[in-house]
Amino acid sequence: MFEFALLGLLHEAPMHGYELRKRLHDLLGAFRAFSYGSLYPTLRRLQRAGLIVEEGPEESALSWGRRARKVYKLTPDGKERFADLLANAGPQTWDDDSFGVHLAFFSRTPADVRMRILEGRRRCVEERREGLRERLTRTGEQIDRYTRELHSQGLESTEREVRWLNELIAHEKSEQDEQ
Amino acid sequence: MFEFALLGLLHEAPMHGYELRKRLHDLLGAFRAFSYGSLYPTLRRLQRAGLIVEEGPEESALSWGRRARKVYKLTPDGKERFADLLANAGPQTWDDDSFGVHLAFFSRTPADVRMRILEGRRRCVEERREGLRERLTRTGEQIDRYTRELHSQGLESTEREVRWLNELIAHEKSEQDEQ
DNA sequence: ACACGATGTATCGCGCCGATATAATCACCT
DNA sequence: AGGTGATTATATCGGCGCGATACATCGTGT
Repeated sequence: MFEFALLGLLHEAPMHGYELRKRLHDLLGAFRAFSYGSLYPTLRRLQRAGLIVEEGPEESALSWGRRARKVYKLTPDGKERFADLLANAGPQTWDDDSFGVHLAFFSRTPADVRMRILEGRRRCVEERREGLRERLTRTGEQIDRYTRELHSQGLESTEREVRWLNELIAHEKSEQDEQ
Repeated sequence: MFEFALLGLLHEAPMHGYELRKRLHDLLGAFRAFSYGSLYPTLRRLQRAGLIVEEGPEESALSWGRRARKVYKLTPDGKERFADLLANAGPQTWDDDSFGVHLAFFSRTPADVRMRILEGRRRCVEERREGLRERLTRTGEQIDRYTRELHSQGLESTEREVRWLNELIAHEKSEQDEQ
C-alpha cells in the first residue's frame, strides 16, 4: 500500500524521500500517516525491484549545499506496476486505510476502475453496517453499555458513509453518461 | 494492544485461544478483527511472561473427545499487568483502533481512567478535525476533487465523533456527581 | 458414504510502526 | 560572532499484527 502511494506520487514528479513523505502527509495525513520507519525501506525495495531509480547526480552536484538527498524517479516498469495495482484492485482495496489512499489517486485512475473501487468499498461498508445492526438488535445476551454505545456510533457512521458513497457513485455515473 | 484485549477478556473466565478470538470478534469485530496469526504467538508471549498459565489438564482429560485445546487463565501478575496498562493509559491509547478496544473494557476500568481516556480521545479527534478544516479552507493550491471529497467526509465524521464523545463525557460527569 | 463447514492449534514471511541515531542547514536571538 | 532550536534529511532496529497456509477433528446434512 505504501508502495502504491509512492508510485502514485512519483507520477507527479521525481522526489526524494522526505519530500514524498511530506506530500503524502499533506495529502492523507488525517487518514494514513506513513512513517519514516517504512519510507526508506520501501524506497529501497522499489529500487531493488527496478520500479524506481535514483536520478543522476548532476543536479545535486549543481546545487551543492543541498547534499545527501537522493532523488528518485519512476521507471517504465514502475508506471506499469502502478497500472497493474489499479487494474487488479481487489478485496483488500476496500478496507479503510487502503480505500483512502486509492481515493487520493483517483484523478489518475481509469473511470471503470474508479467505479469498481467505489462499489467494492460500498459493499464492504454495507457488510460492516449489517454486522453492527444485527449485533445491536440481537436481544438476549445483555450487552455492555459502552460497547453498545460504540456499536451505535459505528452503525451511524457506516450509514453515513454508505450514503456518501452512493452520492459519489451517482456522480460518476452521470459523468459517464455525459460523454 | 492485542495483549490488553486478551488480558481483559480473561478477566471474565479462563478460555482457550479459539474462544478468545470468537469473543473478541463478537465484541469488536467491526472495529478490530484480530487474526489467528497474532493470537497464538501473543498467547505464547503472555505465557512466557507469566501473565497467563495453562489450566491444569484434569478437565480436558475429563471430557475426552475434546482434545488439544489449551485453556488459559490469568495469573496475579496478569491482573496487575492489565491494571498497569490502564493506569498508564497514554497517547497511543487515543488512536482509532486502541480507543475502541479500551471502550470495550470500560466496565472494568476505574472511573478516573475512563475520563482520562475519553478526554484524550477527544483531544486527539479534535486535532484531526482542525487539520482537516485547515487543509480544506486553505485557499491556493487547487486540491483534487476526490481528495477534497475525502477530507470533507472526514471532517464531518470527526465533528460527529467529538459531539458523541462530549455526550459520553457529560454522562460520566453526571454519574460521578451522583455519588 | 461423503462432503462441507465449524472447531481448534500453529507457523511463516512481510508490511508497517515507533523509537532512535546522526548530521547539516536555517532562522532567530543575543 | 556565537549559541540555540526547529526543520530538513537519511537510515536502522525490534516488535506487532496480518494474511496465507497447513493440518486434524467434529457435527450435520445429503
